[in-house]
Amino acid sequence: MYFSKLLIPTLKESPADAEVASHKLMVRAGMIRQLAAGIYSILPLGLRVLKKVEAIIREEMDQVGGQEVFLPSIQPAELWQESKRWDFYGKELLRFKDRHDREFCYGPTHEEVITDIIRKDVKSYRQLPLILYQIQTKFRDEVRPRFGIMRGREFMMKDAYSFHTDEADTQKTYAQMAKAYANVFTRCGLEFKQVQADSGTIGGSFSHEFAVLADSGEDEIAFCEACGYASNMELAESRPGSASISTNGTEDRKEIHTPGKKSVEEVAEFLKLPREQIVKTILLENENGLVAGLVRGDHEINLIKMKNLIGCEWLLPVAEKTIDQQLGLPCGYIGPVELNIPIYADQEITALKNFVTGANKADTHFIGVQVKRDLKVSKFGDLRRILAGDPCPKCDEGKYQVKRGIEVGHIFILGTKYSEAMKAVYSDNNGKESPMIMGCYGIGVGRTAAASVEQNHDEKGIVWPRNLAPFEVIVIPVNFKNDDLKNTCESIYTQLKEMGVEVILDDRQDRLGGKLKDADLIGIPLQIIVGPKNLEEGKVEIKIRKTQESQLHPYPQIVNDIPNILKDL
RNA sequence: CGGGAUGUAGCGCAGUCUGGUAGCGCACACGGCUGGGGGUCGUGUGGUCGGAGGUUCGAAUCCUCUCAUCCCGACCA
Repeated sequence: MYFSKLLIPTLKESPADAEVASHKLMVRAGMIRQLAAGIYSILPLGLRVLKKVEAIIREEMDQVGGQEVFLPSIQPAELWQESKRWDFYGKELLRFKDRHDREFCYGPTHEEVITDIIRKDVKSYRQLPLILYQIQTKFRDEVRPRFGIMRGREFMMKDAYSFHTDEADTQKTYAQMAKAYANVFTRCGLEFKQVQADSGTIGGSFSHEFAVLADSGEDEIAFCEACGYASNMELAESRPGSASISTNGTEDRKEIHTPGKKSVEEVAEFLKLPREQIVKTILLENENGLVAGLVRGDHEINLIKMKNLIGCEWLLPVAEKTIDQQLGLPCGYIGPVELNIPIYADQEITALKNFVTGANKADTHFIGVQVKRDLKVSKFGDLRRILAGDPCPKCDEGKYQVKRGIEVGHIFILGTKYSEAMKAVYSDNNGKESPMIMGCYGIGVGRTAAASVEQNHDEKGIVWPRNLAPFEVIVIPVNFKNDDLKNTCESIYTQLKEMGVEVILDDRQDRLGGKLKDADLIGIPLQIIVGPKNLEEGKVEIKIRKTQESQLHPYPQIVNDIPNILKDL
């Protein structure tokens, strides 16, 4: 391609509304343009990158036996009502009516559609297992989209679904998918971790995320370097201490006046006690009403863990106003003693003796509280957020590290959640019908590209790994008016093209400086700079984008070596 | 959905406090001098100042409403 013929509107300045590197750089490099909040147009250079990601995904999906399909983006409400997600999915599901007043949504994901296809056309165990995938535009009406195509409302996603007769076969495919995902992200030049994750609104029993490590990531990843255990912070297990339900303590429970001391810090300081001697009581609400969560004063509660411990549909903090006004409980002095709602407590509480809690009375706390004697706990469990430096729950040597990550892929074992709700059943060799067991597997295509930019950029611009680069080589004449240079460049360009190298020729009339700035900005791995002085000596300059290393090589011999040089990029 | 901010030329911004009929840099078009790391001189094009209403002789500027976008939080494969 000739640079002057392509729409590559590069910018010198970053757009004012861009915050993270990938967003700024992809806009500056003329790859994306915003149309509305979280909705982006992909320009030619950007599309070339996305197509590279897609091609890698297709190869890896086909490798594990995936079959590509293309499902509708607009889906009828009835399907979503069948799976119960029409009510459950909330405002993120973009809904609208057609001219006949029938309700539809723009698909945020495709479990319903794919399950509908399979239930109609697959009846026998002989037809299973099946893996189907598609690469398609999704729409999720997120409250707050941000960071360019990293977290758009409309975005390109690869979603795959597998159908099985038994759990073991599902596990096998799940493991193969995990390997395929690792291959995809490795080929995209990303440093990532496969982490244990919560399954969220998709549902199901078992899931892992693929997280690209980057400071701009929105997820927190906890991992142990010693044994390799890695988890989303949402789920990261804490290692139980020397937990044993404390016997009746040595002290009696006593009220104590703590005027104006609400936070754990304030109470600890006031009573001259360590924070771990205080128990925090957090009020929460779920579909069955109010519940309380207890954690040690130096710990933070983890709502996902708590939701999973209770086994409820949803769990949200109760607003301070509601606590004060509707419950008549004084915020800051709430405690578990004689609190008549279900109480769930972190396992660490069981080891405490003579601790402090709120007394459900303004300006008052209890001291000398004992678990066994004073509390009615519905269930103990792992409820706290882990902290960096905490001991690893899986091995004896390791300690947790916490880093930020971008979730580029997520795999789930769904079980029979959708097949039961939507009656996707098969007959086994005895003619008996059972619901199929399902798995689902997603990759954010645009997000993967953006994550790659987050990991591969410098102050000059993007540094694409070769496998994602929109072009592998850019040929830059110092001056395109000079016929000699022009002919040489065109000859290099043509030869490389014939060798199967993806090459672009910067035929613009601009000065050299501008062309080099653009080449660095858009991140093409290899630059060939052709100038009159070097050419007189039979040489051209080869510059590596990543290292900025530049070397003179004999021309025309060097042209045949380009594929070799590219191998290392 | 709570808190904060911003909307002026394609992009980045000044002007708003103190009302007087719109400006800078880049980009773009044409021409000159240039030509190895965003060069230089000149001449141009382009804006109903996010929108609606109001106050005023007069509104980018003051008031009211509204829309959009961004940030923090909550939420979220």
